[in-house]
Amino acid sequence: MAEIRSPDTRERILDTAEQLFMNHGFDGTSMRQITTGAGVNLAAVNYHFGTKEELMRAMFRRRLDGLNEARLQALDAMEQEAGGKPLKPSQIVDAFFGTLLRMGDDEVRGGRTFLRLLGRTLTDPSEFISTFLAREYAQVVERFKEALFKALPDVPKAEIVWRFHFMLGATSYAIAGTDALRVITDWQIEPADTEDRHDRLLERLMSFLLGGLRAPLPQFSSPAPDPD
Amino acid sequence: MAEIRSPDTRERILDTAEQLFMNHGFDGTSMRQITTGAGVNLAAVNYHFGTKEELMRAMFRRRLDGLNEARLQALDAMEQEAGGKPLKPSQIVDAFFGTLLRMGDDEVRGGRTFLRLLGRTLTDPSEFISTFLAREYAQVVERFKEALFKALPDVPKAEIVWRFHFMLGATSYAIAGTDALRVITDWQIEPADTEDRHDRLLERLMSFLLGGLRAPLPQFSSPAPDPD
DNA sequence: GTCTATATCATGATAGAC
DNA sequence: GTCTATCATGATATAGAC
Repeated sequence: MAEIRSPDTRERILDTAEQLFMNHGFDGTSMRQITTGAGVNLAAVNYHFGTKEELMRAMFRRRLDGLNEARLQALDAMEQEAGGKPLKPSQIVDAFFGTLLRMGDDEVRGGRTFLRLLGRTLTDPSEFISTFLAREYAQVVERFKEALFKALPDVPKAEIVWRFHFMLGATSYAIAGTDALRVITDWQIEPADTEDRHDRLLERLMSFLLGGLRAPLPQFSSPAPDPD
Repeated sequence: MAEIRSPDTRERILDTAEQLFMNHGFDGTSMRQITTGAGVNLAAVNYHFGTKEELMRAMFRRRLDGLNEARLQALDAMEQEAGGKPLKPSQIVDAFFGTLLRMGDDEVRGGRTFLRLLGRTLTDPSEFISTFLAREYAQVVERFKEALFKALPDVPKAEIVWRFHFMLGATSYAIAGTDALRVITDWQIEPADTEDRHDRLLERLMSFLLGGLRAPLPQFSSPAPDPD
């Protein structure tokens, strides 16, 4: 109660770390950058989190917990309403990827910064990062895979898993990139207002993902034991 | 001629760097790891390449030059054969992404290692890396964008650029991941022989990409009647 | 609870003998 | 071309004063 709360130095550290990790990656960011950026003492990170890796985990959990909960709630609500009948693929994709992208508009839950950070982190080489993310995501992904299996009974499960994988890639890239990776862009695109660009990303990405998810099955050239 | 060629210590360095950068990223790899891994002296990197960044650029150029040349040749050949008529989207996608994936089978040109490295590097946060890649890719991407514009005259150019972006993301992720990111996978997938898995990736990814590329255009603002 | 000060070590790079 | 030796810097982490 009468506990003397630090003037949220903990929160300030998390915010600054989020920014810096997004811009320079985990290995490319030093604790000195973080602490001076946050205006706190160098020792503060170790005091509050123990280690740099722990800081990183805490930073992700702060955002991911809410996100994944929201995803599951969206899925639950839809399944309840459908009452046993399989959902439409578009519903499932929206519950997973749409919920993520809409989080980019919610500044208080991380906004664009966290979106881009997440996109980049998903291909981060560090061992502990991929293990961490795999753990955090495990149950959620399992639920969504099952929903897709039901929604697309004619598509082999292996194919669905692959396509989930592809969807995740397209999405990570879309949210990570924009200005950082201008490989593609010299925007042949109308000089639209910047806010608008993000708005429309959701719809553009969704139609792409759904097109890919429901594409005709690949024809394997050699021995193709096609089930069903 | 009678030049005393070093016993390809240069090449050994490049090979080892490729491996290490793939596994630990650029910032996560030290010159000491590289040189001891290659069995050469610590000073060798600076002697042959000047700096760590230059090493990285040389390493990428070694593979990317050939890849992009092969892509352009494939496109040229197709356009020549078509004689003015627009190509099929599947041809263009195959010339760009298929050529990349098939490079994974060619051990002498980098094989899987380089594929995974490239996939990961495309989302690398370092400033100099993204600028470098953007430069390397500029002309190639321009050519392929133009080809797609011609092949899909009914699709707005902005949409095509976005979808190219999405395709690149799905591909990067597909080639980067596999064992590193096991977020999705607990392979619900048949315990297929590992070689086979890679073979089929090409066809699976292609059908996904084409499905996305040719998906119905997104409906903005209106409550979109979605096709089942 | 927070900060100063420091311990300990790894980093990228270079100079100069061979 | 290759080596040894070394530099200056910056890294994470901790001990102990306030």
